[in-house]
Amino acid sequence: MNESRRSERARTAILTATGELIAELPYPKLTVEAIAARAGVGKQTIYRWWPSRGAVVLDAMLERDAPAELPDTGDLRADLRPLLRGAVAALTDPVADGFLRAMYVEIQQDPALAREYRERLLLPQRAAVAARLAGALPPGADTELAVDLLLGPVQMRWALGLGGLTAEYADAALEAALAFLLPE
Amino acid sequence: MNESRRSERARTAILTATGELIAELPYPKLTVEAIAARAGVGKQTIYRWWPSRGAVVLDAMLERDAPAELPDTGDLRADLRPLLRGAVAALTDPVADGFLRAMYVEIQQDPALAREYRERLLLPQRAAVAARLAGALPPGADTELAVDLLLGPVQMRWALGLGGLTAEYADAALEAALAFLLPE
Amino acid sequence: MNESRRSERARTAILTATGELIAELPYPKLTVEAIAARAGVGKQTIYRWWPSRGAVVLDAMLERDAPAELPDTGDLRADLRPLLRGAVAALTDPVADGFLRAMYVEIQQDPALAREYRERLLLPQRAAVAARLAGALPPGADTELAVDLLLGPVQMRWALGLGGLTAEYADAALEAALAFLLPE
Amino acid sequence: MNESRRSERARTAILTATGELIAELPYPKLTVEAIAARAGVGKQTIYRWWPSRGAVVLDAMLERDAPAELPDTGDLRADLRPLLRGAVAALTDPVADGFLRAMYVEIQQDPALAREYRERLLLPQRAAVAARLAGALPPGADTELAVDLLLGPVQMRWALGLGGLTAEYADAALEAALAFLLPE
DNA sequence: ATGTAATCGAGACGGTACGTCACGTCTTGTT
DNA sequence: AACAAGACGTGACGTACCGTCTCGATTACAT
Repeated sequence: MNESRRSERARTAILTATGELIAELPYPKLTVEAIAARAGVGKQTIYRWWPSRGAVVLDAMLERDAPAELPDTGDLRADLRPLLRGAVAALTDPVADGFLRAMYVEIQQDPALAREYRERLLLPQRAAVAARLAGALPPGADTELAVDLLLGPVQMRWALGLGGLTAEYADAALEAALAFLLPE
Repeated sequence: MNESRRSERARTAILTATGELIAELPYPKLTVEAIAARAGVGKQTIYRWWPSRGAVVLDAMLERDAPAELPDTGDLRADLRPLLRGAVAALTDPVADGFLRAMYVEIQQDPALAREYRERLLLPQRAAVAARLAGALPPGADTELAVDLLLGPVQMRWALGLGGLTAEYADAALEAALAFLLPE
Repeated sequence: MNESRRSERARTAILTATGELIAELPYPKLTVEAIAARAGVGKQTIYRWWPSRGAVVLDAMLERDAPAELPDTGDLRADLRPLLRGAVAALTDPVADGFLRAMYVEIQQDPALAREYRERLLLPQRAAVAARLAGALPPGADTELAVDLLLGPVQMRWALGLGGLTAEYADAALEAALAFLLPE
Repeated sequence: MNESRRSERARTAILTATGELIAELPYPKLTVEAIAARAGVGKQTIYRWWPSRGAVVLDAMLERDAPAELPDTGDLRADLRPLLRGAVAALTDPVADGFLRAMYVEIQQDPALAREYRERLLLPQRAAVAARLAGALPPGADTELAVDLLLGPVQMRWALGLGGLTAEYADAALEAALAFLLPE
């Protein structure tokens, strides 16, 4: 597919419309037709450039926030605290929450999209965390497991709708993980 | 609705058919019509007793496995190890994996169903774990957070398709959590 | 089927409800379930005694008006005028109109019911007219055709919704037919 | 609705399928789904262009036969005889009979469709007859009534399933009407 | 007068069709 | 060639009724 002729106007309108509708509608009503109508675009223009609704959502998500880097002040606790607090803040924000729930729905049903999501969004985010952890952990420690331990609790509470996603919980989860990350 | 006239035959056929189809079909093809056809039942009989496809899936899931209790041998590590190994085993089994992914899809889109799922399946399971933890943890510890720390890593790897769900990972995750659960 | 045990209460309620609903609802909404609900009767009680909705309507119709006899004053014109005027009056009355349109719908689709309708309602009515005509017509005249000529115009205008069903039209149609019925 | 994009292929297939099914099936089985299936067309394509099953049937009918004109040889009897004979022939033909009974069912239940039927099919046919009658009748005669008198008998026998629809009956009905149409 | 069997109100059941929605493909001009 | 527009074949939705089938509860007849 020759992308040189692609209309940037249409691409932007589609991703913008998707973001707006994610915030406005329950996810099952976020149809391709709704996106096309809101974007003032033909359905074919969507299907020409994306294989599925989920792929559009993923691109719309990527358009919003690039994976950030973690600071390294030497104080792991201090460096990680904003990470976890930021996570609960994002999972509490209606738009970010909407995007993430949408992605969760899609990746459970579409392995190809799951792969895309992992490689373009998830793994870079985890790599940034892992990079910061790597230096601080005892040699031989399993960095991947460390990331899981750090983020798993917050992610689980959010995914299962268990509530309690506050800054206090973020700090407590951090302390719990640090028992493993920084023994003694 | 008077349930006394309800056909046990139809109810069982519906839940059984749902379980079979979960194992056979990609989830988006698990339609109410497919369930009705497989069960030899009219669609109305499904809609009469369940408000949505997700509610049927939840009941089919509950029909399969009741929440189990945890043993208490006094050795927390020994008692928890089969729990985590069992979790990765279940998340690796095609049928249980299919059911769980289905529930994940549904609860992200239907808060009422999410509530049902939590109260009837999730919280009892967590309560069983929490009960075993309660006695072993230092006084004042946050039992809920302890459960999150224990199960979060496994759950996250599964939900995001990160792979690596082996018995070894289960054991490693347990050890990591124990750093917090059993300090020293 | 032993009719001795039949509940007269239920039978009356069904036929009454049918008449009420014919007047209240567009015919496609006159369902067996609606009749049963209005009559406070189980559906089975209807199906036990009537083979179809149309049969119920026919019985409800017969319950309302028995075929009348025609007077014979010796003056054919004077004897027939109230017949035709009565016809347009009935076809203009909402309830009678509703019943008749219902029967028209049913007999076009159900030959067995059409036969019932003819034998129990239509032919007796026509026979009454024919009896009055028989004496007045010239010998050898086709009485059946005479009845058709007399009633056909009014029936056609009504069945096809052509309008113009007034007492004046009734009289004019009578005069037109009399040109054949009473030559000279 | 912009008709320029309408698929002539689909339109033709739908009307053809309707005609075939009218001849093959009892009318209550002539469902929109059956038409769509036979025509190889989506249901929505039918609902996009017609408001109801009856409207499709009307269009299918109009596709078959345009209202013809009556000859004027100066001999009214000779000009009308083929009209009535043609009418009984049509009402005896299974396909034409099927179409007409279908229309009768529909127009009794749907006033809007009845209006369509009248204006697009019935009134033009009647106007053709009226035009031929107008010149032949005595001045001041009611042409509409004349048409009713001519066609009413045949129509009534057909609508009520009274039988006897033969060429002989057509001729006899013509003679009876002529007693009024051509006095003396 | 009393058991017993048919009828009753109620409504669940397996079905069929409804009319609608959205899918992903296609066709038709326009830019 | 990509675009906006939207018709197309397809398939599922959730609802309405169909005619049949259980369920007790209630008659009314035959013992």
